[in-house]
Amino acid sequence: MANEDYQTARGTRDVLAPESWQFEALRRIALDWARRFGYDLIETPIFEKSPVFLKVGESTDIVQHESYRFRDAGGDDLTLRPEGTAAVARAYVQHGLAQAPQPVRLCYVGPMFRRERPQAGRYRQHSQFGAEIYGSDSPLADAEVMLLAVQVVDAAGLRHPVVRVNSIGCDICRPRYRQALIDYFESRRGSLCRDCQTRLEQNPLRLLDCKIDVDIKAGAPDLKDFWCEDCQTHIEHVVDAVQAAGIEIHRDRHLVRGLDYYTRTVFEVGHPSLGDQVALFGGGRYDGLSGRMGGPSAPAVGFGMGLERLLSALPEPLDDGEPRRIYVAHLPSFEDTAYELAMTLRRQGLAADADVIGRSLKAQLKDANRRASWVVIVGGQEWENGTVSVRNLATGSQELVSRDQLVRYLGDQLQEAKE
RNA sequence: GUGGAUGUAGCUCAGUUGGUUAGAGCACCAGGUUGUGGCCCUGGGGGUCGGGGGUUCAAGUCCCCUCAUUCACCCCA
Repeated sequence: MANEDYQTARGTRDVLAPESWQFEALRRIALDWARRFGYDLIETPIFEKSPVFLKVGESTDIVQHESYRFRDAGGDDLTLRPEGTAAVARAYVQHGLAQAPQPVRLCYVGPMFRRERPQAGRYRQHSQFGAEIYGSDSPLADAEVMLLAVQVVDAAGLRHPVVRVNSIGCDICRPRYRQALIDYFESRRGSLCRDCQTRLEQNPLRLLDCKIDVDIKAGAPDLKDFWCEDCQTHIEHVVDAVQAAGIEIHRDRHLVRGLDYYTRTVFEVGHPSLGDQVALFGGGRYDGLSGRMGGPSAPAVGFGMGLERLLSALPEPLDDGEPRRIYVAHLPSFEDTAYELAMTLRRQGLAADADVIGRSLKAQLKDANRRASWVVIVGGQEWENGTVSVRNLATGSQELVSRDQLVRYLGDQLQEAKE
């Protein structure tokens, strides 16, 4: 092993080809679908002033214990973004997007940072794709972002994602429920697991997704009985709209989420290949978040999706988009000619390689065999006669092609290979 | 933050009860006659056996510490 000082930092990694290209393909799939749904791409900084994230997650582990927070040389208190929603909310306010034609649809993709113990599907730096829709309190907006997320997962090749959804109520009904929950668990405090004892203090709603105290939580008051009328009809319409699009969606009364800016709708999608407890994407409604950022209080709903997780959950590796390559090999003393021909082919839109380490023809062909589909051999008598040899590496057949017909010939070959 | 497992060439791994210059397969490079790949043959390069300390005449093999990786919990994408 090399010197430890020169290894990637814990929880981070290099992504080499072909995975790097698969990743790029996945980003493109996500962004293409987002655009088709009418979402504009927004790029926010990798780091923000710490309050941007602190404001929205006072009781969440993500911002409390897992953020990369630092002071720069000038003394500014900064944080590497742990998630996308807060930064987008900040941008919405900062750029007066409340004045733009509503609703405002935004999507983003990029790295997020959380200082957790790494494990399967969990990195300290991971990529997230996300989308947010501002300015609509309609259930159709909730459904729309879910449909987009499901569509991306499906387009990547993962069939039949199952959406789980719940409503954690609004400012009116949630406090009542929260109190009922505290009362219930308080009386059973002694039999709760240690984690749940702290949850009771910090974030009682999270008691619901404990995996240990299953029996106790089964008897807990049901949020459903506390929803106000608006919350009740809202969640029903969300479910209807998603189902109407032919997507499978289930109500899960124990689903709550870690970020504490959510209101009403929360949803999550896992996948068997990742294990039950790992989410592929998750999100919800966060009306009023922009208000807490000092701007007009707008209704909004969105999701975040883990790209590494999605990629690793795919049953088939994603097409990495590698084009058919052409290797321009040369006979002795025709090195420059080959080099120039390769450049000409590239200008014609073809993917072409030429030897740059002085290999013998034999070695060039061997090299071509692992990186290209066709070899063009230049030099010798053929070149003097205005022709080159073109060899199909898959079939082994080779023929003489006139130099001025070469681009067309290769174009036809590529076309044929595609069919 | 808690608990378990693992660390030998680029990759996947052997390495016998501690015993001479640490191995294999794959990958890589070069040859197998002058201008042709995939198969085969020959040769070659590449390892401070994660790091440090200890026990021993002798440690990749035993002990301790440390670092890293990995899995689970917590939490989350």
